[in-house]
Amino acid sequence: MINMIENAKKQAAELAMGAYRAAVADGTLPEAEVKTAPVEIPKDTANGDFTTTFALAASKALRQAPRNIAQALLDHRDLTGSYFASAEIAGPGFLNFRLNDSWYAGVMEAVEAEGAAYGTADHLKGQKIMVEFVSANPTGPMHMGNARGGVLGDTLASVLSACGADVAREFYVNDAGHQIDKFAHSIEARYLQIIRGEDAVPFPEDGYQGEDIKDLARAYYDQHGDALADVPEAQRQETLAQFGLSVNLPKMRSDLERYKIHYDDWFYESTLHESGYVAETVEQLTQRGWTYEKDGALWLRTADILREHYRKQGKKEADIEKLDLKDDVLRRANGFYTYFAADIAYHRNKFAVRGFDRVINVWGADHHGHVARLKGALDALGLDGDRLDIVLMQLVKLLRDGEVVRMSKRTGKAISLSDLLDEIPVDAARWFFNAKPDTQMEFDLGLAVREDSENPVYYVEYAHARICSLLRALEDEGACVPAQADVDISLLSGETERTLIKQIAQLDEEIRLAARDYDPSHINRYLQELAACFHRFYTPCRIKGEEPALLSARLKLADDTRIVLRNGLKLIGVDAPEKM
RNA sequence: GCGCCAGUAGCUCAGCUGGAUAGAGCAACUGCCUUCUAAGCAGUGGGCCAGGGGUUCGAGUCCCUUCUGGCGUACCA
Repeated sequence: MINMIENAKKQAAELAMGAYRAAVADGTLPEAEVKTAPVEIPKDTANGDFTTTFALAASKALRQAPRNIAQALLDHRDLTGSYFASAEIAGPGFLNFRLNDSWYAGVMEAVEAEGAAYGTADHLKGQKIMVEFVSANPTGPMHMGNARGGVLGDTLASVLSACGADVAREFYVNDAGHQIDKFAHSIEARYLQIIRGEDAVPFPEDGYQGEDIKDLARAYYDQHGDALADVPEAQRQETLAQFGLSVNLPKMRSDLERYKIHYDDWFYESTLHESGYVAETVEQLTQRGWTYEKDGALWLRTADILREHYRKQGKKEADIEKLDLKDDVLRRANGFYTYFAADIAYHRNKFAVRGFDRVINVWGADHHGHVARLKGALDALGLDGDRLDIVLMQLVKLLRDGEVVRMSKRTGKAISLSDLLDEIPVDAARWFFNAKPDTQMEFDLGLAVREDSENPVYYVEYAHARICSLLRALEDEGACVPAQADVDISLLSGETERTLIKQIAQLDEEIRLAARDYDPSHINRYLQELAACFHRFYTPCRIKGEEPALLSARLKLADDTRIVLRNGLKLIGVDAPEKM
């Protein structure tokens, strides 16, 4: 909650504006429409800790050279009682501020006061947000794309939660529709092959080829023998499909738990069909005039909906025509609803029934064609489609010894999520997959299996373990972490200490950015940098054996770092080991 | 064809929505442990930010355009 970066930025902006008003008051600068002073953190600390580009930005409005304006601000500044020790002009007209001890002490006080909650914020307070992710087909094992989506969704949820939102994690179980039929047919064929012989029963051409299907058929046969050999086909398929799901879903759940992912809800697609909610949703669309019948099927006027949408966005009519928009089938000629119809109903449920303010779905990039249509359908229902955000995640390219490994389920040779976790530590997988969603990722199994210092996760974990080890060693000598009130902050005025404290102060900002961009990899980079700052501090700055006051101050800083490392690692679901 | 995403060091990527000399990690080389974990630290080299135009005090970042790669354009999910 305490955000010292924000506090300092705000103060720098106020100081600049105050100086500007004072300069106007005595006629040094002309009066003009000037909003606020933009404050940034310079890349190079040689340019101060904070800087304002006020003079550059206001140059035009004030009709003066930026450096003159900056000079006037400098002449009218008043830093007393602020977080800043000094201000100076540099470059084309930057006004650079340098922090004083009170700010650094403030950061450490915040860590002490907030502990495990340090880094959290409340700017999303009151918002009810759902993150739906993985939602893999329950017809087979989860693949590498699910591995990536799982980490992404889970971390995203954590990050949004840290911003104060009321977050729910959801898995959508596609236990209805075409792929379940295919699933049923596939198990049925394997089952009958066991009873009648492999050559006596043809396997469906588009069936699931994987070994897992054979295993399901075998498992059913082992438990129930040929009980289903002579029952009607529909009943046999239904029974086998349900059996398959009853095996696969708990397996998915346990694989995900092993991956440290816990859902608040597992939502079954079948419930939407059974309750008539899909039919009702389609009926609503019809009543609103968005559907028509053709060739025995019921169609949604997707093209019209999107055309309208793009017009509102101000897209050019010619460009809209080029889009080649097509309508979608909601109900097939055979009377069954399409996946799209169910998906519309599902999302209507999220907003209209369960009252989420915002819904985030993590999808594979191969579904991107679906995004605009689903949002459009929600608009057509009178629900605001813009409250639905789709995070499109580029698929993972799996490599082994530099060779591309096909991930197709149909070959039965794909590396599944549980295979992956058998090969590499969960923490390494979580760290690795917590990457920016919209870039393609190459996952080299040979490299990922390696458990050495090349892996950045160990670098960060090592920093944490190192601090814990230090704390233990000092505890044995009777030295314990002091209260911040007893720390002499002036003893921490070296470059490495100050850089470390500034990095500690940065956590809330990184969480905010991760939540804003839907890019949790901000946290990885942050932690890596924080660990680096700590190692750079720790190497030259001895703690054990120093004068009591110095030992105490450095020990406190190390302990603060430990807390922040732990908080950050928790967000991405990686352990903070006390020993390595 | 049309659409979505990407193109920054040899490789993997940052670059805080327009700011100062474009940064990390890996890989390569050189130093640093009788004292708190060397899974660490310090240092060296490496760039037409895919190309071309534009917008302005100022562009890797915004606009237009060309090129390259991935994905999509189903009565599949």
